[in-house]
Amino acid sequence: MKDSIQEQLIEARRSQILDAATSVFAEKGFSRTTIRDIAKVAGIADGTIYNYFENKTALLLGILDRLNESDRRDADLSQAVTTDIRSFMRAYFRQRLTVMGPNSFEVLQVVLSEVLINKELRDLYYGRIIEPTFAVAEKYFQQLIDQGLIRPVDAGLTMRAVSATFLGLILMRIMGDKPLQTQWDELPDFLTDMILDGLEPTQE
Amino acid sequence: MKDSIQEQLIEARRSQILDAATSVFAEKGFSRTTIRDIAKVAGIADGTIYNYFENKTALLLGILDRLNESDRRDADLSQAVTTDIRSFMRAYFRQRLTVMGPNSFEVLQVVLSEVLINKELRDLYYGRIIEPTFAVAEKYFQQLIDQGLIRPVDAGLTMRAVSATFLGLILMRIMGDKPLQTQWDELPDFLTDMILDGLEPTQE
Amino acid sequence: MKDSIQEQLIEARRSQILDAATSVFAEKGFSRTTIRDIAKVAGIADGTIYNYFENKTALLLGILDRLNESDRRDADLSQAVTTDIRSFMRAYFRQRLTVMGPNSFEVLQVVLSEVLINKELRDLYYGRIIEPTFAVAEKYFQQLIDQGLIRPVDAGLTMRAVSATFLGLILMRIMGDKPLQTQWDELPDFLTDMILDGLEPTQE
Amino acid sequence: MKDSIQEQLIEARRSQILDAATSVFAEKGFSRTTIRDIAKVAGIADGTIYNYFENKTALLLGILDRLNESDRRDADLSQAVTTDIRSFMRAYFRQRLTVMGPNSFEVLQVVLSEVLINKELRDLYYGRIIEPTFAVAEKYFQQLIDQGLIRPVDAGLTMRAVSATFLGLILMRIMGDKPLQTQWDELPDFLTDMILDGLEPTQE
DNA sequence: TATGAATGAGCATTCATTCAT
DNA sequence: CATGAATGAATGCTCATTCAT
Repeated sequence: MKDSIQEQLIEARRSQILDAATSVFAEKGFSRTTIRDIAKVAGIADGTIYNYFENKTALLLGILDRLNESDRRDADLSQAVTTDIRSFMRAYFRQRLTVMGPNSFEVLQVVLSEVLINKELRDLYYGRIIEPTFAVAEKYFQQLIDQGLIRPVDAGLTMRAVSATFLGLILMRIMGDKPLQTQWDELPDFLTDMILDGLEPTQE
Repeated sequence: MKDSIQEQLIEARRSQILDAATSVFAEKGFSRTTIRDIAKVAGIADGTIYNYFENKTALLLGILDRLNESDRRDADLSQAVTTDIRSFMRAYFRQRLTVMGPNSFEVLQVVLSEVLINKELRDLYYGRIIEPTFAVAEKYFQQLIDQGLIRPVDAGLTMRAVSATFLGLILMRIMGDKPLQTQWDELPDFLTDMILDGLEPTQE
Repeated sequence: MKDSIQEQLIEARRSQILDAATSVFAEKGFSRTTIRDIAKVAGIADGTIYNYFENKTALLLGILDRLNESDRRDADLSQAVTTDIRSFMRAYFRQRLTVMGPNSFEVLQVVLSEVLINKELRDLYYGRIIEPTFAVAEKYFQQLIDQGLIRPVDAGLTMRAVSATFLGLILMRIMGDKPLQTQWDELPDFLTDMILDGLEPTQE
Repeated sequence: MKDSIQEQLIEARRSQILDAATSVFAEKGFSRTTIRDIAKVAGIADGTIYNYFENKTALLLGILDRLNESDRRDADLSQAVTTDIRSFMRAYFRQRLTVMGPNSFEVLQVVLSEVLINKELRDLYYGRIIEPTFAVAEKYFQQLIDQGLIRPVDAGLTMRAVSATFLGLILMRIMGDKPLQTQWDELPDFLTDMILDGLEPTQE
C-alpha cells in the first residue's frame, strides 16, 4: 500500500513536470527550452527533474507517451457504431475537434514540430501512434463501405484524406487562422456535409 | 555589367548556402543544426556564411522568402480557368502535389517545424504567405460557386478544408506513411472525385 | 543564519573571481583577457564565473566597485585633522603612497587603461569616484586656506594639481621608472617640502 | 627623384592610415577596434592597410613612432634658456599644455591605455621616449639648481614630480574633469606660481 | 528526495589576415 | 597597388547534467 502512495506521488510529480514541459516546449520549442525554464514553471529545482526523467529527451518521450494513452482512450469511443452515417460522423468529428482542449493543441505543437525534424522520434510516433490508429480506422472505413453506408472507395486513401483534413485544419488553427478559430464549432457539421455530399451541384 | 556579374555571384552564393541550410535544417532541425554543419554541406568556411547572412535566423527567413517567391509563382498558374471543374481540379491538384519535388518537402519540414514553436515566425509566415494565398483562393472559390460550378457552400471554410487536406497529406507523407508514398500519384484523381462527389452512396 | 553563511560564501567566491580578474586584466588588458584565463587563475570552471557575474563587463564594474569602497574607507581617514600642516601632509601622503599595496597598482592599471578608451566607464568612474572625492578634498583644502594654514590660492586648482602629481607619479612608477621605485619611500617627505616650500631659492 | 615622389605618396598614405587608427583607437581602444573600422575611417579597403603595415600591432607602433618624433621636436624648444626662471616656466608650461591640440590628447589616450597593460609596449615606450626625455630634463634641472635659479633639491625627483603633475592633469582632463577644462588656460601661470612659491603662507 | 552550485563541452559569431582578381 | 571575399582560429556565453549537502 505504501508503494501505491509512493507511486502516486511519483506519478503526480512526473505529471507536473510533463505539464510544465509541454507548456514551455510549445512556446519555445524543445531545443530552445532549458531545463531551468521547465523547473521554474513546475516550481521545483533543476536537479529534481533528473530524479524523474533521465534527461531532456525523456521529457519529450514522456509527452509522447501521454499522447499515446489519451489517443488510445479516444479511439475506444469509435467503437460506438451507428447505422446513420451522417449523425455518426457529426458526433465523431465534434468529439475530435471540440473535446480537444487547448492543452491538446500544445501537445500537438510540441510533438509535430519535433517529429518533423527528428527521424527517430518520427518513426517512434508513426509506429506507436499513427500506424495503429490508421490500421483500426481503415478497417472501420472498410466496414462502412461493406455495409453500403459509404460509396465503394479506396478505404486507405479515403481514411487518410479525412484524417489529413483534420490534421491540416488543426495546424492552420494553431498557425493563427482567424476564420477557423471563430467558425471552429461549425466544422463538424460542415465537414460532414462536405465529405458526404461533395461539392458538385446536385444534378437534376 | 560588372555589377550584374557581382550580383549574380552573390545570389548564387546565397542560394548555395540556403540550399545547404534547408537540407540540414530538415534533417536536424533549426536549433540542433550548427553553422558549421551548414558550411560543411555548402563546402565553404563558417565565416563565409556571415558575409551573406546576418545570423542563423536570417537563414531561416531566407528560406521563407524563397518559399514565398515560389508560392507566388505557382499561384499564378491558378489563373488558368476552365469550365470543366473536374479536369481543372485534377490538373491543379496534380500540379500542387506532384511538381513539388522532394526539395519542397524539405522546405516545408523546416518551415513548419519552426513555425509551430516560434510565434514571431508563425505570424510572419501566416501574414506573408498563408493569408494572401487564402484571400486569393477564397475569392476564386466564390467565383466557382457564383458560376454554379460547385454547390453554394461557405467559400472560406471549403477552401480551408481543401487546403487542409493537402497540408495534412503532405505532413503524413513526410512522417513516412508508406501507402501515401506509393499511391501519391493517384491522389489528384482520387481527391478530385472524393471532393466533388462525396462519400455518400448515390441515391437511386 | 544559513542565509548569512550562504551570502558569505557567495561574497568569497565573487572576491576570488575579482582577484583573479584584476590580476589578469592588469597583465593583458581587459579585451585580451579571456574568461578562461580568469577561470584558470581563480581555479574554477569557465561557467562558474557566470554564476556570479552577468558577463565579462560586469567583472570590470565589480573591480570598480571594490575600488570605490576602498576609496571611501581611505577618505574617512582624512578626517584626522591637525594644525601642523607639514606633518599632516607627510602622514597623508605616506598613507596614500605607501599603504597602497602592489595590489592597488594592479587595480589602477586595469581601471585606468579601460577608462581611457571607454567613455561609458569613464563617466561612471568619474561620477562615482573622482568627482565625489574631489568635492570632499576641495572643501578640505578650502578649510586649510580659511584657517591660514596654506596660502590663499585657488582651492580647486590646487587640489587638482596635488592629486595630479600623485596620479602621475603612480603612473610613472607603473611604467617602470626605476628612480621612482627606489626612492618611493622618500616621496612623502619630499613632496611635502616641495609643495609647501616651493622651488624658488629662499629670498634673503 | 621618382623615388622621392613614391616615398611621399607612401608616407602620405601611412599618415592617413595612422590618423584614422589613432582616432578610432582613442574612441574604442586598440582591441575593440577592427581593421575595418580603421579602413572605413581612412576611406580605403581593409586589405590596403596591409600594404602599408605588417599587422594591427604595427599600427600602434607607428603611432608611437610619430609621438616619438613630435616629442623630439618639442624637446628641442626647451633649449631656449633664460635667466628669469618664472617667465621661462610659464612659457614652457604654456607650450606643453596649450599647444598640444586635441589630437595629441587622442594619441596619449591610445598610448597610455595600451602601455598600461602591455609590458612589451611599456618597455618600448619608456625606453624610447620617457627615459631619454627624463635624462635631458633631469640634466636641465640640475643646471637650474647649479645656477642657483631654484633651490638645491633632488633634481631627479623634482623633475619627475613636475612631469607627473602634467601627466596627471592631462589625464584628469581626458577623464572629463570640467573645472580643468574651463580653467585650462590658467594652468601655466597657476602652476608656475605654485611650484615656485609653494603653498606655505609667507612667513612675516 | 530536493536542492542549486559547479562543471565543461559546444556553438554562434567576430575579425585579423590572405590572396585572386 | 587596391580591393574585398574567403578563411578559420579564437572567444564569450549557454545549458544539460552531476553531485555534495
